[in-house]
Amino acid sequence: MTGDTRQTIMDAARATVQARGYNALSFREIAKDVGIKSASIHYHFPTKGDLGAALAKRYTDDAMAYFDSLLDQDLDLETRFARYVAVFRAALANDNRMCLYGVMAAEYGDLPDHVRTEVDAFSAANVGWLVKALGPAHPDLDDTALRDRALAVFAAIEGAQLVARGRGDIGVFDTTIAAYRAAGFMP
Amino acid sequence: MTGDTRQTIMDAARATVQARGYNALSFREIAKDVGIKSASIHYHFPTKGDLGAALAKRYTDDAMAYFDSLLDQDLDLETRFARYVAVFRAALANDNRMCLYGVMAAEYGDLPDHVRTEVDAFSAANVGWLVKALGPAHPDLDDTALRDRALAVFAAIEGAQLVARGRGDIGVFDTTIAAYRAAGFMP
DNA sequence: CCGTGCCTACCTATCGATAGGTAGATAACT
DNA sequence: AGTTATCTACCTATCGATAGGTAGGCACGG
Repeated sequence: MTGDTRQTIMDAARATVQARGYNALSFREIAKDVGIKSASIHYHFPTKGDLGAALAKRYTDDAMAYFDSLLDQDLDLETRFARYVAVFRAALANDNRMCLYGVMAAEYGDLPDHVRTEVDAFSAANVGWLVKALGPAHPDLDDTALRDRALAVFAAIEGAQLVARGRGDIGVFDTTIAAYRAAGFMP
Repeated sequence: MTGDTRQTIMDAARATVQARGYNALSFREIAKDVGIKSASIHYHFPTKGDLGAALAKRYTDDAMAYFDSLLDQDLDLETRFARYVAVFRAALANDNRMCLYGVMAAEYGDLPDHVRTEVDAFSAANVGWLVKALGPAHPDLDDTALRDRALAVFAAIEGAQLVARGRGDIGVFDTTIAAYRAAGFMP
């Protein structure tokens, strides 16, 4: 069962960060959730920063594995994009939680350096993916314009999530995404 | 000098929240910034929640006073909208800080109820303003569609801010807003 | 097949720092 | 004298982190 506890710790930590932020994350609370003592968490993650960075990295890796699978499948643009958006929607559906990235970006000023690096990596990976996913639909845009567009789409989705959370209403996310689409800004 | 300290406390608190979040806000740190003792803050704001709520309310009031003045002035749509966006940009320009609303929305799960109420009020006020500001340019949209559009524009701006902050690069905000405009999503 | 040594994965107990909050004295102004 | 605004001094709760210990498993030489 080795490696199991480490993953369980990360599961609990991720849930807390998504619900209440990195600053609200405490070793004692994780310990209670996992069923071990807080000191034991330091065995797996020497510092809180190490835990945060590992959390963000696994989050990015998992998301990108799924997103890349969407590129491999033979899907039309709309379906592929809808599944991408659904990932961000799912966080809200899970008890008004937010994407780990969004939470950490908001708390950026309080993050240790190596956590920041992993946070940056998530947005870069998403923009890279969106360039690939949206590219074929925008033959009119050059590389730079396409990249800017991808960044803007990512930002708009994060914003929809942020505002929906601030209202505690997932319907706000849906109507916002729908409004983006109605304006022709997204597929 | 009455009322002065109260405002000074709020100024310091706002700066900290915008930089590092509501959870990172501590009475001792505010006290040091202001030049009084932490106990004295409780005289003006009995609890941290009271301070947070007052902070959010003043933030909304100040912003709306300025935004409404933009409606009173005889400005064309683009100029008015550009000045609106500039307010959100200014937070980033001020040492990579974020709009108070964005930070608090991200920490929603940890906010006392009366703080949440004030956070909700900010987004509602902004959507209301955007409906008025964008309305004339969208005679094609009915009331509901216009409201959804206003909400989406607000969310997109907040998202641009969030992502720019996560990169620690105000240029990301500018290119994102430019991409929104290039896509015809904003004036 | 048995002991020695090392490793993993936890434990208890405690550290200093800091959190929000309170009681009561004090000084100044009205 | 009463109100306002601030102070000193303290409380309890919790934070991340560390020290030191231990039970169980695996590897290896004799």
